[in-house]
Amino acid sequence: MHTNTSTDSLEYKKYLAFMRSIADVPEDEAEKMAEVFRHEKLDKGQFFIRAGERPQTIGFIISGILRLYYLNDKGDEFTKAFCVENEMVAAYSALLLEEPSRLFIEALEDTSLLVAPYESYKRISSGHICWQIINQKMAEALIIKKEKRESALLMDDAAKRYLQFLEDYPGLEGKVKQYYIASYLGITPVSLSRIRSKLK
Amino acid sequence: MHTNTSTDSLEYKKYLAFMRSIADVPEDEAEKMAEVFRHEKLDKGQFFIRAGERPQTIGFIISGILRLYYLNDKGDEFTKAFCVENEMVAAYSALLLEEPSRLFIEALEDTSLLVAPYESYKRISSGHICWQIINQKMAEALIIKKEKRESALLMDDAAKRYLQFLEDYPGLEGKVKQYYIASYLGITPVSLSRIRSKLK
DNA sequence: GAAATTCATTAACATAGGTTAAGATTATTT
DNA sequence: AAATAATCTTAACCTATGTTAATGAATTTC
Repeated sequence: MHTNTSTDSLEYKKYLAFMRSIADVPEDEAEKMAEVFRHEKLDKGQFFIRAGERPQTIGFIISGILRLYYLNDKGDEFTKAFCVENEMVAAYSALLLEEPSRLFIEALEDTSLLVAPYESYKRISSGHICWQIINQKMAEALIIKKEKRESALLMDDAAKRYLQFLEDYPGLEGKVKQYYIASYLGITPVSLSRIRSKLK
Repeated sequence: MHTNTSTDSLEYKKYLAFMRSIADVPEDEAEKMAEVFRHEKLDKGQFFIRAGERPQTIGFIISGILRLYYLNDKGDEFTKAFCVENEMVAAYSALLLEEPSRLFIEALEDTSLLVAPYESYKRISSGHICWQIINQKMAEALIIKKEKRESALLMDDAAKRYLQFLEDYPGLEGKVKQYYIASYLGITPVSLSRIRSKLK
C-alpha cells in the first residue's frame, strides 16, 4: 500500500523532526527528501523483507514494532534486533553488499513507516552535507549499538542479557511474545521463563 | 616512540595503497594525510590503549597483531577482535562518544603502525570527498563484519565459531595462545582444547 | 642444559541452558 | 460462554561448557 508523502504530512514531520535533532536540514533539502519517501503500512505479521530477497529500500518507523531475525537450516529463528518508532530500518548489510538478505524483517504489530528506494535516498543524501552528517551519525550510532550487543553476547549470561533487554527496549516486554525475546537473548522460551521466575 | 612519516616511507606507501584500493586519492590529499600520521612501534605486550583512558588516536597496522579485549569486574578477559596488517584500529565507540575506552588494545607481537590524532584525521578527511568515500566504505565494512560476528555469537555453538575463526583469521591459530582464541570465542581454553580434540 | 615457568591437554565433577512433556493461563474463535 | 488454540510455567532429564586439578609439553630463565 503506497501513499504519497508531502513535507506537511504528519509522518514526514516526524521524520524531519528526528533528522533535525541530528543536523540542520534546510527547507529545500527537506522537500527533496520528502519526494523519495512513501508512506506505507504493514499489518501485524507482514514482512518488510524476507530472506532471499534483494533489499532495495530503507524505512523510517513512525509507529509499531518490527523484528529482524535470521532463520538457520534447522528452522530456528534468531532475533537480531527489534525496531521501534524513530528508528531507521533496513537489511543493511545486504543493501550495502547488493546481495539477497539473510534477514527477515517482520511486523510484530501494525506498523506505519516511511519507505524510500535506497538508490533515491543515496542520490538525495549525497547532494547536501546535512544528509552526510546525518548518515555518518546514524552509522556511528549503529556501530555503537552493535558493539554493545556484541559485548553482551560475549560476556554476559542470559539473565544479565535479559535485564539489559528490559532497559534497552522499555515497554517491549509486555508487548511481544516471550518466544521473540528469548530468541533475541539466544535462549529458549523455557529458559527465559526460568530466568524470570528466579528474578521475582 | 615517534617517527615522522613522509609520503615515500614504506609504511605510508602501504597505507596509501590500501586506501587507493577503496577510492582514488589525489597526490596532494595523500601528502596532507601523510602529515598527520606518525610511525610507531609497539613491542609485544605493550598497549595501544588501556580501558579508562580517553582515546585520541586511530592507527593503521603495517605488521603485527593487536588484540582488542574487555575486562569484566571478575577479571575475566573477553577478546572482541584481533587486528592484523592493513586494518585500521581504534577504540572506536569511545572515540566517537568522547568517553574513556572500555577496551584494552594490546600487541600480541611486535607491531608496526601508523598513528594519527583522530581530530587531525577528521580535519583532513573532511576536506576531500575521497576520504569521505573511504570512511564511508570502512564504516560499512565494519558494520558488515560486526553483523557477522553478532550473528555467530547468537546462532552458532562454540565448535562452529571456532571453525569460522580459522577462516576469518587464517594463520592466527598458530601464532597466538589458545587462551586468546578461547576468549574470542566466548569459551574457556579447556573447552577450546576439547573442541579441537574432537575435530581431529 | 637444568630448573622454572607457562601453556595445552585430559579427566572428574558442577552448572547453565536445552529438550520434552505436562499442566496452567491467556487469547481467540465460534 | 464454551471450545479451541496459543502461550507461559514448571518439572525431569540431557548436553555443552565451566571449574578445578593433575599431567605433560613447550618455552624461558638462570
